[in-house]
Amino acid sequence: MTDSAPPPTAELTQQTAGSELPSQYVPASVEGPLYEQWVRRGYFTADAGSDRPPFTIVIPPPNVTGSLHIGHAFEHTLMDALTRRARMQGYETLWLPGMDHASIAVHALVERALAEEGTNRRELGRDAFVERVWSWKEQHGGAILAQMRRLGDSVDWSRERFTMDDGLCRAVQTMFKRLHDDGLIYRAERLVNWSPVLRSVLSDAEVDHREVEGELVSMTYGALDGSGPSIVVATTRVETMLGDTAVAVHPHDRRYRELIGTLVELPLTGRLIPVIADEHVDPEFGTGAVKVTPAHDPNDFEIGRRHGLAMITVLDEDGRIVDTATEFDGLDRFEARAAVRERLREQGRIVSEKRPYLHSVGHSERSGEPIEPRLSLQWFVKVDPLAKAAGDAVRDGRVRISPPEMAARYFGWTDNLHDWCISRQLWWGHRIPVWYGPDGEVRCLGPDEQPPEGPGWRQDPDVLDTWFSAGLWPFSTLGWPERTADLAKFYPTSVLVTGYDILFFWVVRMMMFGLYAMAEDGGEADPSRAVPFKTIALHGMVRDQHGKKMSKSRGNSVDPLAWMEAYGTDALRFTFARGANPGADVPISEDNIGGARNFCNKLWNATRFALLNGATTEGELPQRLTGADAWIISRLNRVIAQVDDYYADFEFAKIADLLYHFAWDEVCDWYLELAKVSLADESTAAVTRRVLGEVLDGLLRLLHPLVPFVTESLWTALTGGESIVIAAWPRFQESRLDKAAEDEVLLLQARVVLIRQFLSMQGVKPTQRIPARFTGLGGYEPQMRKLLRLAEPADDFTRTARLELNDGAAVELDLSTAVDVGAERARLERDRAAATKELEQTGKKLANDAFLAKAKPEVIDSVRARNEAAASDLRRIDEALSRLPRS
RNA sequence: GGGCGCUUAGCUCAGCGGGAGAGCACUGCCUUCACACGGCAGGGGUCACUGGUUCGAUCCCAGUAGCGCCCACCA
Repeated sequence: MTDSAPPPTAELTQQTAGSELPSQYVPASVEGPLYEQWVRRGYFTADAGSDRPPFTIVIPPPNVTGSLHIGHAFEHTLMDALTRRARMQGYETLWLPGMDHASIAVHALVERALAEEGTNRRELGRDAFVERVWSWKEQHGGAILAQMRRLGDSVDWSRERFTMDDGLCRAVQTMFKRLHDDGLIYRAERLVNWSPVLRSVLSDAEVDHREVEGELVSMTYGALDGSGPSIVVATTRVETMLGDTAVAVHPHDRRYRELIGTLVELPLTGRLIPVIADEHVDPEFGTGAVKVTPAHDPNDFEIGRRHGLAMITVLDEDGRIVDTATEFDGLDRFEARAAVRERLREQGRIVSEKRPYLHSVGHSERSGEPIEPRLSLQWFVKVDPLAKAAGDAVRDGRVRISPPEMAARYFGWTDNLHDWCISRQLWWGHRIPVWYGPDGEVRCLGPDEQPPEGPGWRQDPDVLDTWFSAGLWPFSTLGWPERTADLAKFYPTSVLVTGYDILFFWVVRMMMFGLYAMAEDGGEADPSRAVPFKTIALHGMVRDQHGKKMSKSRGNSVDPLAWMEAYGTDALRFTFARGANPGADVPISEDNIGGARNFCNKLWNATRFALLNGATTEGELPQRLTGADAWIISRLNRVIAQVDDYYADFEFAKIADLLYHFAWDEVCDWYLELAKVSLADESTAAVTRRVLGEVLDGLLRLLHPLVPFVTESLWTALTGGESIVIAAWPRFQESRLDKAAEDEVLLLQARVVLIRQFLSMQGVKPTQRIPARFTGLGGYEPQMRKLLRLAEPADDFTRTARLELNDGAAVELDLSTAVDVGAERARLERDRAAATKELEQTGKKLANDAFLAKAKPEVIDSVRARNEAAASDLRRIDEALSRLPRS
């Protein structure tokens, strides 16, 4: 057929597979070729022109700097499962991949590289720097993309986007201009989080608060010799006293009543500053008097605004003392802290020092150093109206949050959002599309407008916060602001899958921007069309086997690729799915993955058994089935219905658990064993071969979204079909439910287990074939003999044991030795205790008039049934006990 | 300081008004013709504590203790 060697498993056919499947599943042998084949055949490529209803997911864009960590692998597993199922269900399915330009991260990375070369960005110049970043991106960026292929992500590579590509730049500029022209973006001087290392402002979200050991210094302001007013203040930031413009006390603080309104001398500077009264001051803390540095402390900034205080900046962009006209100018803030303290000490102004003093200090998330609050002119988004709309969309049900408990956390953000500082003093990112003219004129331009020409015009040097472009992701990636076919077909997206930790960073911003932008672009007629996604499915964080957060610093982080290598991608994916309870963290350990690998092997061998026994998916499944065939098809259909329900609530753990137990406990442990009997009988073999094919076909399809590789290779081998990727999702058929068949098998199972328990406790080896004679069985005798490895009674049959079974049946056994009375008594006593307890519990309820009067009828019925079953068990057990010889 | 959540078998977690469950780990027997990455059988829990509601509480309510997360603040 082909002139080159076919991939080992992708081409397996029904004719050859069964005998050629090795007895152990080797992931590497099947995973390799499949993915590229799927991509090549275009299974993942969406068609905006199709008539099928759309199903869309946009990937949370990983940083271009990043590689696949365990959290990505987890999140992608969930998204891929949803996408693959939707594809099988017949949706026009788009899972759109892409990456984020990660402004600060990349900027810092390239700056570091420059530093190693002994240069810096200023020497290089802006254009060359940006050029350098792009070439870095081309060479080293996007390592994660290849790893996504290993994971099996069924993304549409033809639509891959990057937050800095041309289309997205247009989207960013369009959005900026619209918000600006609507008055929702403004420029203002505010106290911001300043990173002296990055020389840029950071948003609140980019600041980590850490407990650090500092010092709490109390010092005297004003006259030391009683010649004038004085007051003692406490601070952890001695050096900022150079920028103090007041001392604040609580208005009701009697100690300082006389001082309010007076002026005290600020040491080292000679300035006179007022003592003011402000409610913010806690009279209980320290001396109850606070130095006020409006330009370098958020609270002091507010106090300064309330009291019209001067705001004196004493720290420059590098965090050095500046413009104080003191000896400290030019000192780094930490050097200055010590120097100022020493000078004050010499002057006898230090009243006390507490060291170490534990307090929390904001640090730059990216560069690690303490943040410097600093007065600065920046661009802001006015979030009030946007955040309100974002909150309303969830409140009125246009967007559903799963699990519902997480909505509170979402509202916590939308209801308390501060204006968002979006400018960054960096070079890598979307440059702010604002030009300043010579006579103070300011122009904000859209993407199609020409920058103003002439001397004196210059563009704002800052770039936008990375999250600005990320906020546009669900529609910028589909072509917005153009009205593209993709946008019409695939927006709003179906579901956003992301971690609860990212609600604020990303989700709220997408909601704000999506509702704002898309309401204008055709969403107005139908408000539900403007939302960026219909459902937000939140997952938790991956943790280690002790529930500890995985992190590099903790040393407990794991490379998912190593586990994929060792156990197979499907095993890792299945482990993630098994642990994915909505919104809850996911502890994961190597043991779990081994278990999942074993499960894949179980599937492998079940299919191998089926193929070796002529299982088929050809031809119609007979309408009327009997016995175990009817039972397993009935069970399959119940499982299908249940899986569909679980998917509606993103209950991946329950889906995985249900399929695991259906496959292992029901299909493998019981159905395959029962089928061995009917396969050996020519009159029943044909139907069972067909049912066997049907069950595995359905099971593999149900499992495919979670474990795509092993199911693909097994399914193509089983059915000879093109690919399970494009096979139809199983449909629940009520007509296949068969309660009677299910009850029969339940009875069979109960009887088999009873006999196994007896034999096991009698010390019968699994290899021993005990002659047995059944009475009152009413069917399934050949199956029971097979399951229990019992022999037919021969002429010399000597009954050494008789066992009463459920529902009036019995079995007589020839153990060839006397019954171990002690063991049997122990077994019966164990069962008797359980039955007695059950009888007592249910009996007590049934004797309770209040229970009979108030409990629901179906509850009473079930208790009565349990009571009767317990009574029957007890009779059987007591009968057996009474026949036991005394030992 | 505010908010949310958790406390169930050795470990990790489901269950959340009427029979205490799963995976892994553990014990015993077994290389049986799909699978030892397996089969069969088994052991193991006053469901944190104290009250309350209810015919009935692991499940609902209140309180206590411990743990975790998020946010704010810490002069």
